[in-house]
Amino acid sequence: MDTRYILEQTSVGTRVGGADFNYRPGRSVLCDTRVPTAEKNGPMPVYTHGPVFYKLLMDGGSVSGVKGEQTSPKGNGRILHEMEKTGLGEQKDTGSSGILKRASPTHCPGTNGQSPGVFMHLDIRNPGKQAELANNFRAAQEWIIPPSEIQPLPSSHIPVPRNRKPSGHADKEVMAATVLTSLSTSPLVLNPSCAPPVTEPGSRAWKDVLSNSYSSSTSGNWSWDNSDQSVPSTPSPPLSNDTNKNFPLLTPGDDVNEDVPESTHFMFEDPIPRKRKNSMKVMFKCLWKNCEKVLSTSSGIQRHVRTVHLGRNTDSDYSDGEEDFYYSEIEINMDSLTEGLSSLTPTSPTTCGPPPVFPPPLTAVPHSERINMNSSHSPTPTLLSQSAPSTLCHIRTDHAYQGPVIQVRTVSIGEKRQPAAITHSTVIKNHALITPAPKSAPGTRKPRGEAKKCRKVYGMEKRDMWCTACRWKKACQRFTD
DNA sequence: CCTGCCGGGAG
DNA sequence: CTCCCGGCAGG
Repeated sequence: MDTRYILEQTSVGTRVGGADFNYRPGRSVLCDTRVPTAEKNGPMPVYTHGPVFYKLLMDGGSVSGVKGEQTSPKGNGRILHEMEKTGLGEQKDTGSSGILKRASPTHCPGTNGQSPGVFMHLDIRNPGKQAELANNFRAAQEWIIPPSEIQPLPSSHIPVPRNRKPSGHADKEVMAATVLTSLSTSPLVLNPSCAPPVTEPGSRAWKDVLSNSYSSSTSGNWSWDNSDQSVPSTPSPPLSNDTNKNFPLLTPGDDVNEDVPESTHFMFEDPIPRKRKNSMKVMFKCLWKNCEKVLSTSSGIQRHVRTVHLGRNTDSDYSDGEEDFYYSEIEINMDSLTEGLSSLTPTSPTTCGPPPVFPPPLTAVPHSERINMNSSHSPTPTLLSQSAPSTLCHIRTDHAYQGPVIQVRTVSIGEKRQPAAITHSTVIKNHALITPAPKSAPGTRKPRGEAKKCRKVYGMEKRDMWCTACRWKKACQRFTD
């Protein structure tokens, strides 16, 4: 369980994703893993420009943390303790954060100033500061994201990795198709919510959505994500329909029932990453609104479009090429597919059912990662459509853990946070962030304080002079340790 | 044993 | 919530 672990987890997702996304390795994911955690506030873009954000995040909690630690006499748990008692949740992580802070400069080139450095200081635990820094963040965002990638749409907040592999043949086709269709009065245009972006409608949209869901998985920023996703302007493939409120792009696929195993596979697969060849199978998916037909041959899909949607003669094989605009290639990772089938568990992925199935903390993130990375190729909505709902649930579950996260009980007073290498502190922090508030393990009692308590000081005969806590046989409030 | 106080019950 | 107390655990 260390940074390496996360990286590995990351690579899982990448692999599973079929690499088509080209979310090259951990980097982006890695940062994503934590980004969200920090994104408690508002619609802050989640940047997958990996290293940067990741580090920023690490810094995130440090600011106040440093203070806390520095002001408190080393070894004296008192301050921390009292902070804890006063309920300054945001300070609780201070200890480790401070460590992080100190370590971060090493990993964050050019962070001292503003720009990236700025939102490196975003403190999740300090909403105020967050807000204050939001602007800087936005400024920084331009610094990081080339203007060319900044789009006005909400979904544009989710960056697409620059190094993304140029979309394949299918995407070009789709792009062309999109352009053309947008010029005509094609069904694609008729539905405003379907108006695809100029580039790679399916791919982009899905990436966006997935990024969203992914990031949210860790950020717990669901309010934003949801709203974002439900925004009509969110690019989506034509097949989206209104019934998908939470996940506009996720339509219950009925044609491709591999969905189920697929998602299951992603959800339950062994997190240990193993390199494997992808055996991708090209399928052809109908892009017509509300149609999710997926066929294995282009001729088949053409015929489908021609006959079903264009109302052409069924018998005639004549094609004027218009069908091409209404379907696109998708690649399906047969490996994952088959694996998913074989590892299919009784648990239906569509059921939000048993979130507990996931060992909550450390595997939670990877799960969502996988889901994210999974979006192997551009328009594979149906592939994911069914996994998505569970993703939602799952993510929510994660989120649930994040609630306590912030209030994670600090290490007991006695424990001193070890100044450690950044990786180590990261681990600690992550753990703290992801692990549900450790209910003070049974048997671990607060070490008995040295100070004399009311009982001892005043004696039984002056019980009325005791503090109430003492009277109630609770931890003395007057003579705290 | 004494002491501190957690966990839980009663009102 | 307040108030109380059984009972555990450290000393």
